[in-house]
Amino acid sequence: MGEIADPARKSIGARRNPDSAEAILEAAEAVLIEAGYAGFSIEAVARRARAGKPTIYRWWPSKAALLLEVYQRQKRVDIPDTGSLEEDLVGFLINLFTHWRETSSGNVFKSLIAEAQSDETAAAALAGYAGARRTHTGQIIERAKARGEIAGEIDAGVVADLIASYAWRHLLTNRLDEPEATIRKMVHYLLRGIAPSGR
Amino acid sequence: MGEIADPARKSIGARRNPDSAEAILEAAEAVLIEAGYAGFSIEAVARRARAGKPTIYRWWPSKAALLLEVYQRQKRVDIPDTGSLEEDLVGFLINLFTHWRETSSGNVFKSLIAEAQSDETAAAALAGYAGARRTHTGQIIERAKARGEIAGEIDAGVVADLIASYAWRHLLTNRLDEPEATIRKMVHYLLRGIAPSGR
DNA sequence: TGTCCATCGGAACGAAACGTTTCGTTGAAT
DNA sequence: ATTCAACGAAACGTTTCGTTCCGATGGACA
Repeated sequence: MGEIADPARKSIGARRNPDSAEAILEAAEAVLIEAGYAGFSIEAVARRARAGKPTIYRWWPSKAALLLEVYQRQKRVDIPDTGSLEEDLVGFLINLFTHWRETSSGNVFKSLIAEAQSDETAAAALAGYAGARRTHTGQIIERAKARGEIAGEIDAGVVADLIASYAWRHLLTNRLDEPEATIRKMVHYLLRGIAPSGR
Repeated sequence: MGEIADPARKSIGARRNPDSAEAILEAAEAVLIEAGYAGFSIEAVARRARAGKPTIYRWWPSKAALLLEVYQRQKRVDIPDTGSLEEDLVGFLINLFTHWRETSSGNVFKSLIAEAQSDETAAAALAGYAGARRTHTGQIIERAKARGEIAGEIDAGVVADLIASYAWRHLLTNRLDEPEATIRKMVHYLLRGIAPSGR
């Protein structure tokens, strides 16, 4: 199946990377959407982008690097600010689950987590990204602390870790369609505790 | 590198599977320990077990099936029963993290989760296993409910899900060495809530 | 204007693992 | 003694990997 050079192609042979990188990133996302992580290979991305494999390897040293950049290009999830910690947390999780479900972000992030279990560089990249993300979740918590909705001695990092854990597991076990009532239960338990007489 | 049949081998050619399955399962675990999930291939397991690939494929239809059986053979984690929900949960998580850290179980389970992201049968197997496991965590919660340590209307499933989420994320992000104080914080927040005046 | 030269897409490479098929051997069941 | 299922070994064709060539392209610089 020898491909003949397309005479109508945009720009080749320039000194730097023009925008073929864009085509590669878009192709990577498209492959992930259509074939999932199982079908995500460098070869498939190159075919889809009509790019050469060496071009991909020149810019992204590993599959993990490509996955990470695809994920970082995604639109961010809105962080609600309703004035109520419970509403903020429930809203954030619903926004996040919806975003993960309705865009390719969920598939991309799942793939990145899976890749991190067998690729050291992916694990490192994911750890760095998770740190930044936790700061975002931490915003909700810090705001609530400023409003006095959270006891002062609470460790925001632990709370953010718990919220992120809940989100990760639902992503990894394909339970992004959890009803709002269940999410609200979880948030409510975290806010008020599960022990009796918890106000 | 043609291997000559070992004249001292145990038993071949029987009507059913004798105990070569045992050798394969042990080899699979050894490969996972020594090479990790990245180096875990059917070929590597077959070499290590001095078994033929068809023998493996005859019994385990997929890599996921082999992983799952290796994990199910592992020793179970002790479920504490101290009479205190907080101590039970903290003890369970410490036992689980220690078990995951000091045996191959952690690596095996991580690999299974990763495999489930690209293999449908692995996802199904993992879902079934997670259901059974949640019942175990649920034991702690149900006992506490019987003692009156938990309000009657609390959804034990949601609580168990949250605990499991925390464990999964720490496994997947290589944070099984979390200090007991941090784990205790998390459990305490869940029991008493993070809102002020939570008794 | 003309010569570099980095980058491009494409083709091919060897290595590895995939899942399958074939083969001769083994030993329990009949 | 014969049958027969499972065995280990070897080879198959396929796929993906990451790398190395190649001719073509077009901006940079003299």
